[in-house]
Amino acid sequence: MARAATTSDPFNAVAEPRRRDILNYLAVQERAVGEIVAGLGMEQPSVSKHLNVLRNVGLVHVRRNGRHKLYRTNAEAIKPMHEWTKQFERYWQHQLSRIKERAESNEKNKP
Amino acid sequence: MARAATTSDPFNAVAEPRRRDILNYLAVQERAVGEIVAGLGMEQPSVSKHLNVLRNVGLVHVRRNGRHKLYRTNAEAIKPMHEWTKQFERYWQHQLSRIKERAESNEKNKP
DNA sequence: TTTACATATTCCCATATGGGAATGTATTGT
DNA sequence: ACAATACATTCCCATATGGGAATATGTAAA
Repeated sequence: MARAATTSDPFNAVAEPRRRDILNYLAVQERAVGEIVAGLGMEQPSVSKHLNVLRNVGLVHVRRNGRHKLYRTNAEAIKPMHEWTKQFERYWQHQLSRIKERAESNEKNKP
Repeated sequence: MARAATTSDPFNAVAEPRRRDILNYLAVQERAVGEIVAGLGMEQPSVSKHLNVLRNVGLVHVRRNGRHKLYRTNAEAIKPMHEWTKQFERYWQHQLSRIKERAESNEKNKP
């Protein structure tokens, strides 16, 4: 095998830079596929494929409008990742305070 | 090609579930490879490979101690991912408030 | 219904991965 | 120096991906 299917794991879906670009682009407002293609300068089939992956993991929602399909980022689906990274917040704060202490200590020992 | 090398992208490195497990495990305190193997029930070569990936993107630090190598999560390196997901916070808050409004509206219109 | 437009899907291919097994390397103890 | 311990690396292989090109599908306009 080779890693959990990108289709079932949000972390994996977001591992692709282009998909993060798309999520950023669609967070502000819904957009048609063609707008994404033009806005991000990607090939249409490529955009459709990425959108398909994002939709499968629930990172985007779609609705049809005439012959256009409007996609939009589903922020809710990003929350779990935010929570996961948040777990480490206390640790980098520790590291920062340690760095700060060292800086202050150096300040006091100035010649 | 096929996606940005896991070696150069933290998002990609973290896309692997086992590596997230390792990061969680090493966040609390540094551990020797053998401890990770025993603690997470993985094969030793597998652990070494994952640690190698994590080290390449700066997600873990290592230091030698006799014939052991002690690894530790570098929380700082997770911060960028936290920041990225945080961008969407305002959006899911909007969604929540909309859901709340709808719920309250339904409450008022109760038969 | 015929045509044009907007997306989605399929094919083909190069490549990045991860796991398992076996092997190599470094460091300490006797 | 030799054996033992703790990791790291290499080989081989099945498989997931992503991009490009071509094609299929769906929907609205003429």
